[in-house]
Amino acid sequence: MKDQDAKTLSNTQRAVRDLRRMILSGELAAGTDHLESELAETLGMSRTPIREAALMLESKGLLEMRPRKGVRILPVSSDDMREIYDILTELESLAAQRAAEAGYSEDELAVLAGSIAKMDQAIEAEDLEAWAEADELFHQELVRLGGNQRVEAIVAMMSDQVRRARATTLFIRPLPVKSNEDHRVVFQAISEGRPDAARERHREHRLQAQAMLCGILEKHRLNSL
Amino acid sequence: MKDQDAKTLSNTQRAVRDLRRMILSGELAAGTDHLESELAETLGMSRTPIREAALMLESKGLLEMRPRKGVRILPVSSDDMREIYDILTELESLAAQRAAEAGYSEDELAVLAGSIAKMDQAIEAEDLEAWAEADELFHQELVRLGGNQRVEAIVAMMSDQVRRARATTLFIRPLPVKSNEDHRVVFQAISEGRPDAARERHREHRLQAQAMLCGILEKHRLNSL
DNA sequence: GCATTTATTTGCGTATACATTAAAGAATGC
DNA sequence: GCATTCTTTAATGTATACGCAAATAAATGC
Repeated sequence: MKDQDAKTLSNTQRAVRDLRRMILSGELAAGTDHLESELAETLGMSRTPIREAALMLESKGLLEMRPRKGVRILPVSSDDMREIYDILTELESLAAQRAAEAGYSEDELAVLAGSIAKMDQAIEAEDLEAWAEADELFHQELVRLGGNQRVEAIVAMMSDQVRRARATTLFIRPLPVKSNEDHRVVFQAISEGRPDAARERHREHRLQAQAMLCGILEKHRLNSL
Repeated sequence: MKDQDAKTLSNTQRAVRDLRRMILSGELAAGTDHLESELAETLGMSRTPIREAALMLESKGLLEMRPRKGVRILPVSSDDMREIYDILTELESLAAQRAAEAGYSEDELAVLAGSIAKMDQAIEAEDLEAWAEADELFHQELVRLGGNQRVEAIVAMMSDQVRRARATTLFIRPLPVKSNEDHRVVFQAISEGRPDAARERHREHRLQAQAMLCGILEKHRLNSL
């Protein structure tokens, strides 16, 4: 909505949103430098909100501010992806466990179930973009159900970085059929209230995903996305 | 050093450091509000670097910027501590596992061993402050040995918040004798290269620490530190 | 020609000014 | 006396100005 855009959001918030979008879409490519004044002109505002936005994105790990060199969009190496997946594995597994402990009703698990259904449809239609979107929803919702807001925040942060790598690997990787089975198993464990199973199944799922993704990255020498 | 202070550090960096120090020391008490202009005057600089510093500390979870209400120093509830400890448990256990896998030499483990020795001495002397400091060193070094920089960053962030709670509970809790035994066991597992043991022992250690700390907080109705 | 020093440019860090707008206080009507 | 509207205050969000230091270009000496 343009209302939200101009009225309720401050320029700083707009800058955060727009810069993030431009980074994730690749419009601001990894490894490139951009002067504060350029960005300011591009987004039609002064340097002040740009600097504030950049500061926030810096602490989220998306860019780096280097005096006189401009704002540098951080590349994500395959080593970075290893680090990130290690963290996602631990924190999402915890979330899965907690979600199972919470004993959610069928209604409360509707979004999670829905995301699995969407993934199935996407595979059926071989629509990888749709699959990736639904997969992201699954993980996001899983973490939400885990009930730890800090975990949610951290995972969201890491997901921003994963997204770029995923965009590149999506069409190289095998069709994520196995992945869907994993999700279903995790879902089962959660809805039946089996914390340990939920935790362990999700953990295995993530470890496999990591091995697959990092394997591809290294094989194709994709060392900075 | 005053040299570093005025020369090499920017005002923004000074503000980050000083505000953080003031928050952790309690000089800026949890739950209190402070106008940007007040803080600016206190630290002898203009609002600009204060705002930038506040933005960074906000993303680290130490404070919150609320329009027209000023900067609010975030209190840490016992629920917050639960969340934080859940994360620390997972990420530190991972670090312990990885450290054990890495097969570090005795030299490389010297700092870790040293921190344990310091804790023993501190208990001997019943110097709780010294114990807390050494304990923090142990956990910090453990995470460093884990070799995941993002884990390091997250744990450091969380530790900032734990520190405040610890300051209050330090003199209520039982003498941390058990805690020292735990550390030694974890250290053994790491130096002998037993990843699974390192992971599990550390995990148990953290779970107990969490139960103890949150128990105290709730018992004493310390709901915002 | 190359190295070294000196100008010059330029981007950043920070102070400051100002418009905006939420909140607090005063005033008015009932 | 209470609610409502108007006024005033004051804190923020943002633009702008400017000094300083770093990087680049120019100039000088060899």
